[in-house]
Amino acid sequence: MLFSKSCIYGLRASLYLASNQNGEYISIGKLSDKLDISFHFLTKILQQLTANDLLESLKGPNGGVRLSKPGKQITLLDIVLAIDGDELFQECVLGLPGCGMEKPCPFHEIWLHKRDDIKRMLETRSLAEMAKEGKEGHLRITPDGKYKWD
Amino acid sequence: MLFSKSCIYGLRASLYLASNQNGEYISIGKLSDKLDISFHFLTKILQQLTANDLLESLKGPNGGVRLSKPGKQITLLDIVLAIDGDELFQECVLGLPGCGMEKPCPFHEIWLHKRDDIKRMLETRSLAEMAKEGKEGHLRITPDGKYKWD
DNA sequence: AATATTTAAGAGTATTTTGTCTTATTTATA
DNA sequence: TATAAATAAGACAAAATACTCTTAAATATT
Ligand code: SF4
Ligand code: SF4
Repeated sequence: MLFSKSCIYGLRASLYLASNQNGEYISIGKLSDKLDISFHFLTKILQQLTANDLLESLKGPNGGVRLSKPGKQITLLDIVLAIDGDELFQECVLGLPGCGMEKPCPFHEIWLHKRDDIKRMLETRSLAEMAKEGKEGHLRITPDGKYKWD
Repeated sequence: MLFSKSCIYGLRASLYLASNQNGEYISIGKLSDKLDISFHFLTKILQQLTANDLLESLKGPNGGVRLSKPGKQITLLDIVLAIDGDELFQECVLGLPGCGMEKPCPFHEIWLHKRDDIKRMLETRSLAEMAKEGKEGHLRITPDGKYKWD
């Protein structure tokens, strides 16, 4: 699996937030309900995003979470790094410790640009862009495809 | 992580076998020793490869495992599929069930060719080829780089 | 035939990841 | 100020992955 479950949930929730972006906070209860993700588990994940200044949260009535900046300024890579870290882009394929150019494994040559490709792909796509495409293309971010980008 | 630990171990062991390819069996004890992988764990993994007809095994003195066909005819993808299955190439990025073209998620468009790229990369590289490059380039397949392709 | 060497198989343990539950803490609103 | 609604935090539980150990089966060599 490319991304951890946590990361996937984080991405889906972020896309939701980006698509409903108009300043107000959205409760995690609503998010977990719409996206079919366990409430408490999602809470933890979003806390990581909040800790990384990608989200803002507010307690109390009408509280919830929202993007900390315009969705255009948050990339998919931001989310991935906040949750899964950069190991996918550092440790890479054979998982040998202390990897890099100095002491490469046989995969290095062929894997390196694929890896960087993926990184660039995540880096050049903003949440806003992805959400827009999702909305316009009626693409799904829930298992059952129930969520319709309201 | 792209590949499971099991898969990584399987790949490293396969590369070793391909590089020492001259018909005789190599004991798993030697493999586990050279590659710094737990003997019993490696045994299980290689059993999967044997079950998939990628390796042949022989019990008893001078027994061990060897490639079941010339290293040129076994691809990296063969090893990966035998151990990790095709979920990486089927379920893909957001892990939504029943994925594919019919009900795509927002990642589909951007991820699909990267995914296929990776698959093709694994499909077009044989163990023989990788081992040759590893040998000639003095690349490492052990954590400490101790193994020197003898 | 006996023995030693090796893989096969399967039970068992440890660690990591994933998910749940309970108890604070904060804040808007009446 | 009291209450209700929400996140924060952390303990706990379950499941998946990674790893270990023991016993059985096969085979080459003596
Ligand atoms: S040598 Fe390169 S390709 Fe191989 S594991 Fe290290 S960083 Fe990845
Ligand atoms: S819709 Fe496409 S990209 Fe998204 S999870 Fe399914 S197969 Fe992968």
